[in-house]
Amino acid sequence: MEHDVTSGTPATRPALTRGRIVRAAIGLIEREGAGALSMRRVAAELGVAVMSLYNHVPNKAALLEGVAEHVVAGMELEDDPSRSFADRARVLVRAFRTVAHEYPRCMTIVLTHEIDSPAGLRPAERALALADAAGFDGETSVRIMRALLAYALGAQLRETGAVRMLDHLAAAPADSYGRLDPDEFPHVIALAPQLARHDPETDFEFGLDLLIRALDALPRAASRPLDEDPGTAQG
Amino acid sequence: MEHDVTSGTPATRPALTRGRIVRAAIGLIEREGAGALSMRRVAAELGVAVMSLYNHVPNKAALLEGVAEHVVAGMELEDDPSRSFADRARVLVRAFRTVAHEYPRCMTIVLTHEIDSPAGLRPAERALALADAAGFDGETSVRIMRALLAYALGAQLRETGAVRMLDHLAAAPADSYGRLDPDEFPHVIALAPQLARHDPETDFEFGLDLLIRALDALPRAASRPLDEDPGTAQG
DNA sequence: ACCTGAACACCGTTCAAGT
DNA sequence: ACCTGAACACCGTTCAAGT
Repeated sequence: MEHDVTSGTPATRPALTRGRIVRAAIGLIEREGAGALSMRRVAAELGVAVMSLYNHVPNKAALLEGVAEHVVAGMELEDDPSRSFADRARVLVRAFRTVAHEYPRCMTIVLTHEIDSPAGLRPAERALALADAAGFDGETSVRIMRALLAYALGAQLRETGAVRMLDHLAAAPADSYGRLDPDEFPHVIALAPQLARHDPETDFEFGLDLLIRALDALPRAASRPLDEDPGTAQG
Repeated sequence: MEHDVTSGTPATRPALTRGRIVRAAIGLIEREGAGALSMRRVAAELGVAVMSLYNHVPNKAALLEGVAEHVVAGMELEDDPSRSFADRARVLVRAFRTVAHEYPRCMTIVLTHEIDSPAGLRPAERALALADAAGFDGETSVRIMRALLAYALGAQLRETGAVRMLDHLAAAPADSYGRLDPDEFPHVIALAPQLARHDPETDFEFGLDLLIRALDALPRAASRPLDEDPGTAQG
């Protein structure tokens, strides 16, 4: 019901918004890489002057935090309380991995920026809830959450290619290995075929299994739900 | 034995060198943070024109790789073959942690750049050697190395503060928790004291112990040294 | 309240010129 | 072979002006 909408041109553009800006940034990163992200490029993407962005985002750092937050908020945190602690923990850590596959080129930003919103706390809450329900005390629950988080982050860092350090030479043909001193790198050379093989899924699950099996073997009190109040109904 | 050295002034400056450039960059990063690093600042640091740097380093990305390489090359890889696999693996992973403490503000760069030199392969060689000596097959040895690497990277990422995501709100005073919905974050709120406590060393060792204990429990062939040649003397 | 252009103080890097 | 200044095409962000 606005005047001047009769023409076939793009017409009234949706209002500029923090959300639109963040999504434009994410799109740009996924399309052209994190290096291509600039306030000016994002503004151009939205058909708007650079300085307009600053009405919704205080600066570039905040925009990057917005990107990280949006990606993490996209984690699908389904949970089946009837399953074992090990299974539930596995599902939780895999949720991070799934979102990482969805936004591969945003991952470096996600991994290197703090997230100041409750969205970032949701996975932590879930991990703590699992550990608590499994009978671990508070201090141990926090440590379990941090260990799982560390592995999830590190595995992603290794796979993203941002860091293929220490074993990425393996991807090169045998030629490269000819340059390596066989006295210094006998195992790297001997295991070149295995190092060259890229099966990130299996690699990821191997380490996750190690962690979770060790967690399962940890001493703990009997399983119990969070202090439940019989007088309270739950949805 | 050069002329013109009689004055007290700095006299003949040491030749510009890739090594000197990299070390200047590292110093700058540790002093002022990774954000302060620029080719121009590094040049100023060395009392040299910006473009002089390009005679020794092709571009900024290469300089960052040089920084990562130099830091990782600083890992002290001592090893005692008479100790158990678990002990030796622990020592190896801790070596990365030690270097991370030495160059805290360089860590984000180390974690996000590939390392193209043999220096970056040395820790991998060591890890593979340990796993091999412990009787794991080649494929498993590679996976073990990757799992340990993922944990080392991730734990560092979590601690560096580059990513305190998911639990960093805990560091804020109780005030912040007042803002959190108690229905959505019961465990985060209940465990606020434990989350606020920062004991990175214990956190790190907790997760490392989980991994290594699980590795120790893995089935493997009997321990054996790398194909040793009785005819060869060793230093 | 939101948008904008011009301007400022920076970037990395190319090029042509020097020794 | 190494150094250098000037210049180019970018940055993020401040400011003052518009609506």
